Amino acid sequence: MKYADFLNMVDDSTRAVCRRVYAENKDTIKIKKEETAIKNLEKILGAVFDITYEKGFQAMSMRDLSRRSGLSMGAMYPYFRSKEELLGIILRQGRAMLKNVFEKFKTGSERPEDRLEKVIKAHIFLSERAKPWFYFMFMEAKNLSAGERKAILESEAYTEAVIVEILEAGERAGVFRKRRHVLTASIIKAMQQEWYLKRWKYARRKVTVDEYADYVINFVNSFCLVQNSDMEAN
Amino acid sequence: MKYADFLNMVDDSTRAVCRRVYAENKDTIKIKKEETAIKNLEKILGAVFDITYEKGFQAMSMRDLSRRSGLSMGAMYPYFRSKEELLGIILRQGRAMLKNVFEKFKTGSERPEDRLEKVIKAHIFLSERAKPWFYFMFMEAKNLSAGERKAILESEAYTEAVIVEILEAGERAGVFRKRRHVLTASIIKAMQQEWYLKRWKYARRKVTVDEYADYVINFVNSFCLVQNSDMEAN
DNA sequence: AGAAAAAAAGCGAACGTTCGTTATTTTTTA
DNA sequence: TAAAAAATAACGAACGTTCGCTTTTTTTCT
Repeated sequence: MKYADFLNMVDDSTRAVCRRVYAENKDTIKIKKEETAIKNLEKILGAVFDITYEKGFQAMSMRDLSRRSGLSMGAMYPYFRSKEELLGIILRQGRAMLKNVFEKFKTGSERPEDRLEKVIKAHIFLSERAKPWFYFMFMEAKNLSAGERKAILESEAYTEAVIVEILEAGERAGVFRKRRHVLTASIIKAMQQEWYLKRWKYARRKVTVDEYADYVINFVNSFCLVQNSDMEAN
Repeated sequence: MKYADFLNMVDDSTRAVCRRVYAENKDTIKIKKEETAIKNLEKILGAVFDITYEKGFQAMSMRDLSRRSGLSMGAMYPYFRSKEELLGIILRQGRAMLKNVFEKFKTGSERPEDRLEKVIKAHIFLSERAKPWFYFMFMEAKNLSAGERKAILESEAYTEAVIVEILEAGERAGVFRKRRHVLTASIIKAMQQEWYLKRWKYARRKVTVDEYADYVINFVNSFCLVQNSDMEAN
């Protein structure tokens, strides 16, 4: 699977995402005209990501956001009741995006090693596609209340659990080595996160997301796949 | 190398670190009595790490810090001129700690694979020993001015460059495979960071730092070491 | 089709609160 | 007793949010 293939499989344009934000926050968003609301949500979210990438959510003031989005202070508040609620909306939407894509890619009846590759790559590609969302979710989760933070942790645990399940199935099928799969899954998660947490590094090195994803798969397979020498020893 | 061995090699008790902070910030710290200053620095830094772990540096108020450290508002300011300077002191000291340990462990004339293991483990063990520092450095670097942020990026680039150098030397010696060593170094960095960024996960699973470090080495060696099957093909 | 009225969207000043910091006073230490 | 350390109150600035007013858009009426 290449990034271009992935892009053909998911509907995740910024507009589509904002449409979903609008649909799912009807009780919060006080704007009647859907197209106006969506256009302004794009401005707001874009500005949030720009500012927070540079200085973080807490350091971002509503005046910063107003200036950057081009909406006045009063024009923003029909979209969310408070700065804190804005945070919640973004994080919930980000999580839903990740979950939807993951659900789409985690199933399939092909071989374990292909499933593993597909799941790892889907995450990397989605994080490429929605970089600001992923970066924001990682760096700003600490601003949540304890209850909502728990949901974030569960989200990470869930994606790791799927990888563990694939590794276990592959071990039973004789494809993957016996390892501490829970640790392997965590390390894979770290490899995936490296891509979107260190965007500047890969941009500077002119490494494409396909190159990175293939490299990660190669790395993981070296460790996980049963080698010929293993089989010969048996 | 085990974590216990590592601990015997570095002087990094909290007191020793605070003594270095005091020594290196003589023009900022207005307290004459060294032992008093060091004791209070321990309180301040401990409180900073507690609070920022939970809510981040920007969300931490000086009143939070005062309450948590047990020092009054006025009693804190002889230690730093402003909140921003406090940030700078911590990040600089953290960087110096990392650099000192790294310098101690990166040299040696043993085989490339042993050097690689030593360097990777030293970083993981130091991050275990000084978890709050590492977590803080990662999460709060964005609060720095552009110039200081550059120093952080250079610090990460430097440690990766050492790993690249080891991998290249190992390749020349026929020990390591030909790979994109720059990407390998970055992925190793991600594995190291996983340990201290996700402290809750490993604590919950009762994974020791020695177990984690060995697992990472095994993972990396699977990918990097020339295998028997490679040599037989040649 | 155009005007007027109503609804929706947007603006910006002001509110009450909290912030980082300082100056002065008080307390502790030697 | 003097110096050092600590405490406290207050300052000016900035914050998140609200509210009344203004502008724009849509609907209704002729």
